[in-house]
Amino acid sequence: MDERTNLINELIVDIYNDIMKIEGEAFRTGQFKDVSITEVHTIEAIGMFELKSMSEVARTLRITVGTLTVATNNLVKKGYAQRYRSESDRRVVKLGLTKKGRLIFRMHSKFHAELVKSMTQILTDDEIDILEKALSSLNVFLKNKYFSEKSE
Amino acid sequence: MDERTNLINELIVDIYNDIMKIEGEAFRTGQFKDVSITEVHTIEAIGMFELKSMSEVARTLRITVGTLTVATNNLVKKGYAQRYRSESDRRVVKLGLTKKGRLIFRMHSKFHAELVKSMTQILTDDEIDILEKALSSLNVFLKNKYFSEKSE
DNA sequence: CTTAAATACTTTGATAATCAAAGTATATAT
DNA sequence: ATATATACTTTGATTATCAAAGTATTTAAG
Repeated sequence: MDERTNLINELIVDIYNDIMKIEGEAFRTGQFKDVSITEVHTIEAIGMFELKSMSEVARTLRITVGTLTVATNNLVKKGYAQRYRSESDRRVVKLGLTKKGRLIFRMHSKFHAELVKSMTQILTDDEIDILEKALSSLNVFLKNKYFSEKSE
Repeated sequence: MDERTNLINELIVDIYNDIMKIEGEAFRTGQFKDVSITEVHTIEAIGMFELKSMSEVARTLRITVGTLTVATNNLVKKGYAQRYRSESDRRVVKLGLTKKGRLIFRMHSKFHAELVKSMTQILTDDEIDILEKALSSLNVFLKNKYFSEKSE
């Protein structure tokens, strides 16, 4: 691994650790002390707009549906999310956010927007394209890795 | 949030989730079934070269020393790490990797090198500089955010 | 139509990672 | 010599996670 690769690698590791910690603390110390970072990510995966089924949300988060059931129980209890039965297929549970849940969603979006802005504000438009290209390429690489392992 | 910001944001979230899952499974399904991704990160933080104190490793990982004590107990039990007493200050515990621990370290480094390579191989040298600039800027932003919250 | 198989979710029991607070041993300062 | 600070460990509680078993509903097969 050459020096430059190494530097980029160290940046990624450091950024990864920092994001984990900052996200966790932002909520624990703020207005919404009762919501963990994992719960915020679940709220993010449920989304603001259409209702999503348990299976869909679990797939997005790459967790089992059983884990999501437990998480959903807590989110419902705390008043961030709601369960709905699908009319067309009564086995299916649809999830949606409450007003309080949508507030968390917006706060978290803002944090993410800040992250992106901190990177892009020092770059020109052309440079932003390059950043996007690099991230896309990483994403494709990871998807191949993930799905080839699971032979899907 | 404009469309471009949004796309970069979605890429980051998706990459983040994928890395978490892939890292976890790479070890769980491979040769070293008894080591979790958190343990791999601890091994990474201990490092290949000089010994590191408990406090140093905990600070790198942004976890409490108590949590690290528990983690270290397990790593020692499984034969990945070793505890040493500092001669100069007998309160201090130094951590180092065993042969088996260093093997994990190298495997994990390889995974990270692949990540970086997947991004950089489609970029020119100048473009890699831009990527590095963007990541550095994000890193600085996160550090400011982290340390200003803790008022250090 | 009835039954079997598949699907969508929930429940349960076990394990890992985490923190805060209390405890132990050693070092430093008064 | 004693008090305070530091470095670590232990303990008790909480959260996130999975696999496996269980429930309800739908789809397929006979």
